Amino acid sequence: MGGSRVAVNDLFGQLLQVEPLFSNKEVMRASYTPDDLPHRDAEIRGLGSLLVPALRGETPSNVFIYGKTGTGKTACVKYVGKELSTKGQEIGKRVNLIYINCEIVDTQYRVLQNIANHFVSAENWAQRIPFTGWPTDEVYEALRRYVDGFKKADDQQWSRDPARIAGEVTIIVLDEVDKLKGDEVLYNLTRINGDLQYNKVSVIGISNDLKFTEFLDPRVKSSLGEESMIFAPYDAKQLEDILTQRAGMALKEGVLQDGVIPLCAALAAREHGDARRALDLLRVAAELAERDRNNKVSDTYVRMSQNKIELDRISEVVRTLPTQSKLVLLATILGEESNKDQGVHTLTTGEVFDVYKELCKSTGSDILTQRRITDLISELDMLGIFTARVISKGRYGRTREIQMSCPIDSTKRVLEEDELIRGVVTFKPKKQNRLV
DNA sequence: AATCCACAGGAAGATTAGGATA
DNA sequence: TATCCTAATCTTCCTGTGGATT
Repeated sequence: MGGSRVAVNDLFGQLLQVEPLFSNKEVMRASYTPDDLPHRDAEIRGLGSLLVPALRGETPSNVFIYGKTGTGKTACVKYVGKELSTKGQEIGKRVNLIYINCEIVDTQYRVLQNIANHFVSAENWAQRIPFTGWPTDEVYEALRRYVDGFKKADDQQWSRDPARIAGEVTIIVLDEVDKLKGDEVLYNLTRINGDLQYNKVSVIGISNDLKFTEFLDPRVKSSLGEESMIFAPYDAKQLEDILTQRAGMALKEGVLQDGVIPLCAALAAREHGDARRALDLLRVAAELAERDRNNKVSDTYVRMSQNKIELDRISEVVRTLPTQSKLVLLATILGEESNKDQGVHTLTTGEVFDVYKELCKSTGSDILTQRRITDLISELDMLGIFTARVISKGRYGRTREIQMSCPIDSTKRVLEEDELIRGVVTFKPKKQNRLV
């Protein structure tokens, strides 16, 4: 990079000399589940009391858990699940807890396959169900047998596993259920108890979309929602406690300046009380300070952290935009720049469309209709890349007023990564002589 | 009060892409 | 491999509308 050829002696030696501020960074990541979840006692107790029947060999109700991102849903479920399994071992009741994130495993087949393979031990891994190839009902059948305590011998015969005592309970956690394609799996899983001889299954569904249940098959809705829990967002005070707890474990003593934690908490509380956001904010702030070889994390770093996180988010969104949307975005940027010369900072749909058409011509892409562009503009608005609000200019019609809401230079740089776009980032739109 | 601009945005149908299935 | 299905994308055609202007 760059033109300078100054030799760097012992690059990593130098970098290693930077005094780290972290003692254990993992603790500050969202994937970490602490042993103690502040301000979730009520939820933990509630969930616990819903699941205790498992230890008595009875079937717990299915539970549906709703709450915004970063409200501790997953952490609570994992925590309670862990406790449940430990207690189960103590008293000789086996409880299988199977966690599945439906954002990753999102089809009926793969969910069933995943659950079933939980019962396949490492030594006869060859028995596992392949990720493709079997008819779905056969996977379901295998799953049913496994859950019910059967095992498959090398000769493909099913027999009861003597190690599995009848009456064990399998709890299936489906995180982000709303991401699931189709609701057949839910129907099958909530109904599976009818097909079981010895054991029981209960399902916990987690979602951050409360409206999700509205679109479900009524039968699924009633069986999944036997019990439901709502996780309220954390307030600023609670976020502070969470941050203090984690910072104590993750950071070296005395690296945080007073007021840093309250600031992170306040900023995250403003964004619907997302604990993940608060942790990211603090972690990135500390990383930035560390990189600066500064041994104190101050408010300034929190502000920088906030900018960095937002910028990373925007870059990621822009990078993964479909080409047509990128063209619309570039048209908006170029249009806005050209308008700025004339002292106008906003654009109308029509203006964006005009520039867009020119861009299409010079890149050789298809020109979509204005109706379609209208929708693409709404999408970009929802992604927070720019704001588009409907205004009326009276005699001169009704349109949307569009204004960029993210840094133009860095956005352009991300757009340049696209081969097709690269050639036209410096494109100069024809001056519009519109009435103002 | 009536007009009319420059679109918004709904409905429905066509086209396309990806993925499963025979 | 052909073909079928589905969801996403895009088009066509459309009605609706806030408020400056007449």
